[in-house]
Amino acid sequence: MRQKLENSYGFLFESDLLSEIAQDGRLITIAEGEKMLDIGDYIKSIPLLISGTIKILREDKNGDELLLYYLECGDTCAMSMNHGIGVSKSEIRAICDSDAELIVIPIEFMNRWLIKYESWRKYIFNAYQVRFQEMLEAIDSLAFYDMSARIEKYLIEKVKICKETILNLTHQEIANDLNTSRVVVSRILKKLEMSGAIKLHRNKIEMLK
Amino acid sequence: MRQKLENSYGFLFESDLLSEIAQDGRLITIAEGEKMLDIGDYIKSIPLLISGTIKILREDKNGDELLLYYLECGDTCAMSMNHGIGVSKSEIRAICDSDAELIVIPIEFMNRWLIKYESWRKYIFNAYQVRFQEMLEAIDSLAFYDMSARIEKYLIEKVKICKETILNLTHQEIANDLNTSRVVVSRILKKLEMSGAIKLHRNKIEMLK
DNA sequence: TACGCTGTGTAACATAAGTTACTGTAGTTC
DNA sequence: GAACTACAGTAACTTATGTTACACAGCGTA
Repeated sequence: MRQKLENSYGFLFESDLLSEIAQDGRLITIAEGEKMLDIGDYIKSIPLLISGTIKILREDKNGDELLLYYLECGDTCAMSMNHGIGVSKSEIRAICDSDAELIVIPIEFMNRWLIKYESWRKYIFNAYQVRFQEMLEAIDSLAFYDMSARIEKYLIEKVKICKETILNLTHQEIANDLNTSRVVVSRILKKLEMSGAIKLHRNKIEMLK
Repeated sequence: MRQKLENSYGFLFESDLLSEIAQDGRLITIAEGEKMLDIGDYIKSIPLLISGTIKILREDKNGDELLLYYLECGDTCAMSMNHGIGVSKSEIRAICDSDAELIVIPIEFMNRWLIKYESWRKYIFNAYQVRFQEMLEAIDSLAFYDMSARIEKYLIEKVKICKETILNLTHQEIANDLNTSRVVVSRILKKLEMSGAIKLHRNKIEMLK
């Protein structure tokens, strides 16, 4: 665990803090598709992602979902950071998108380390900034882009996350993440294929440019 | 200034911190309609709102706007809280919605007070949580609500902010805040009037229930 | 009073997106 | 190979929203 921590966070945290994390944190692995946190769950720990990706989703009362953003190595969950005394309830759902390893730290260390370690303060505030930025991008997409642009953005993001240009995705999955219908996604993807941006296969989308 | 600070923040901060704020902060007043911060501006200070309301807006490259949320007495701007060394650029626009008074604090105190004062840490983290929550609500509106529901929500929010049931609003202003067109707003407001929820006047909307 | 400006009402139309329904096809299982 | 299932393609239609155009009303001012 110490080694993995060094690899992912060694350049971020001073060595005393790394030792504390190694001592008080717990390394866990999560399989693709597993639900890590649901809306309404109590948040009792802070995750530090070591490998894999986590999808952060929002859901409305009818069960419709919307992808907000992904977490990757080096990221943590901003919703977990309400450090105060009170445990707080999650407003989002976190689903493992590809097998992941992460270190979970009981929430009570949050405040202690904020006082003690400059690097922890920097890390936590930076995490807030990054999440904030991603929320703004989600809002931009919804408010200012049409569905075609949203799908293109989604695919580009996915390439970045997967580090592959052939994406293993069904039209239905895209529809779920963007809160639209499969037919709409198929229609728009077909147009993108016509324009030469992508090539469609069964269960796969090949990005061409 | 010390008195105003006491009234609005006395129950939040310990007295040493209140003294520091009184010493290093500057009380300023802003008139309705004045722009406080624009997209791309450098953020060099933290505002603590004493009175009045501030609108926080997002804009896209075509100049289309969207209202994100309001700031009121006791609030601060989450975007200002990127405390690190680097000055950061604003992602949002802040416009004074009703004459406001606020205390501005140079950004360098941010970090110092985080170490020194438990109440400051609590306040800042709480501010992040509240802003996060409001961003999620903005996303919910865009992703899951139709325009009619968005307008109703907008009006209800406005009543809460203005503390009046007769709102001084033109249809065009609503359209701007929701990034839609005046005609659409007029059409939906007329339906709401038919349903008995509101009564329309020139430059005014009367909320009935 | 006449003029002009801003705000509102409304019709008619255009477009984007959601819905329903049906087809075909690749891959899996028996 | 037959049967089944999930996935994708597409047409036809509905609905929500955006656009254009124009009429008229309220209100201030020349």
